[in-house]
Amino acid sequence: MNPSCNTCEFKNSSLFKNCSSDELNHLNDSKCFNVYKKGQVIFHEGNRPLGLFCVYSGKVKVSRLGSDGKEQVIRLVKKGDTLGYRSLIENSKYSASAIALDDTEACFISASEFNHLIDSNVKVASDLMRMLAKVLGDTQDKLVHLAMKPVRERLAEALLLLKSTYDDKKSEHFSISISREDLSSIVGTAKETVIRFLSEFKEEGIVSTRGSEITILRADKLLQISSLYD
Amino acid sequence: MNPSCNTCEFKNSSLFKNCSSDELNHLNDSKCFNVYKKGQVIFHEGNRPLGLFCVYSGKVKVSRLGSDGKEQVIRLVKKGDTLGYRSLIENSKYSASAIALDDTEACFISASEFNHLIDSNVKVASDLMRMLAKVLGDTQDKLVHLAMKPVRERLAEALLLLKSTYDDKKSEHFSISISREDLSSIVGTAKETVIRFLSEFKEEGIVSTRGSEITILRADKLLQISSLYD
DNA sequence: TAAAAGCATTGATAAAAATCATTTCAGTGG
DNA sequence: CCACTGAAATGATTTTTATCAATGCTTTTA
Repeated sequence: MNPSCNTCEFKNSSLFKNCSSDELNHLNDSKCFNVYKKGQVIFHEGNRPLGLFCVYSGKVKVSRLGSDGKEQVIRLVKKGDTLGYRSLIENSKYSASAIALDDTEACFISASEFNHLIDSNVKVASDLMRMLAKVLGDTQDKLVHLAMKPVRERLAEALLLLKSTYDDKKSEHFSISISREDLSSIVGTAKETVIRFLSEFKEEGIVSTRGSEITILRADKLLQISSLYD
Repeated sequence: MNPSCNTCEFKNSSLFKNCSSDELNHLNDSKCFNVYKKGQVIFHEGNRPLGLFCVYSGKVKVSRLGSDGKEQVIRLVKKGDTLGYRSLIENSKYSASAIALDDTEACFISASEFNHLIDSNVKVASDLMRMLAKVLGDTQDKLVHLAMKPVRERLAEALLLLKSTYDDKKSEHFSISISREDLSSIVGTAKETVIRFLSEFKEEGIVSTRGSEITILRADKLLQISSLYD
């Protein structure tokens, strides 16, 4: 394993797409390849960031835990995505935790290496800025929808988010194995409430389930339900 | 009026605090001073941004309107703050509207001027990046609280936010004139629900009201209610 | 493969918040 | 100063969602 930055699958799509070959080599020498089992914590709320992660494979949730034990998922991360940059930029402790939703591989890049890179390559810095702006926009969307939409619509939206994030178009229908607990933390509601609306969707032939696996049969209907067009 | 950038009250605290005297002069020559009446729209959701705003006086809400007419406030902006940079960086349409909560003055800086500045002054660019990271963190906080806290706690938090944002410590107790509609759009709930909890707070001696003016008598109690310590 | 553990599902009930209707109050203009 | 208007406040009710409790799959493992 231990992929090289210069031949990495995400060389032309990651945050580092505008790095020179030299810069990539340097990155490659200093990076540290890590493997995480499903459920494993990649970084933990309250800790100091030592660098950032570049996800190579798998799925990650970034979430925060309330005092009452409830969890809220802030962001879903897929392969090719960068993880943990916000606290690094702000130079603050992690305000959320990153937990592998599946077996995950990620390269760790130290803070000093990263800071050096954004200081020396303006393009990387401005790509990073655009990424921040985009994630901020996404988060604002989430906030507004959470405040305005009922659970049914938010669930439809969450299923579409899972699909758009993790579908690699290998089969006709998108399937994902996700616990109802995790799904409810994405939607921002109780586990049972998610299950109930999921049952409705099943009756309407929009999704099917087998254990914790959910298959989306009618993405078009979900789009309609989510009112994402407005 | 028409304040000069070189003598501006916010010269050392704004996004432009690391500009040279020359850069400030240039900014000053190209900027455009604008006055907005209370309730006036500064920019509108869906429009293309032509530049950004640097608020000189007043109060501004950044909010989004749902299809059903409900509004959600995303951010509160005070004098010295920058406004409308996210869409500019992303080069996308405004995803929210900015509306004056009070009579407001703001300087408009054109996109080309701004882009030139962040290209030529690395410090401004990195300040901007840190600002983005901070606002992203704040928005994530909002999201998590909206998902996890009941209205009573969120109202307490919103009142504290108003105080921390707009209190210039000119009197013993902080007062603000805000419609219940606006307040409910900050909290993310219905107008009547806000009024009910506000009445509770009044009975408990935490706030007092006169018309639309709310006076915070016991910020300590609000902090306790909001559970912001955890 | 059987037992156990963990998770999904369903049901009943309670709590929280939204909505609708009405009354009261504060600011405005004649 | 008084009527008028719009917003605040309160009340009654409905809707939505959370919580608690019980049952049934499925997956793990002994």
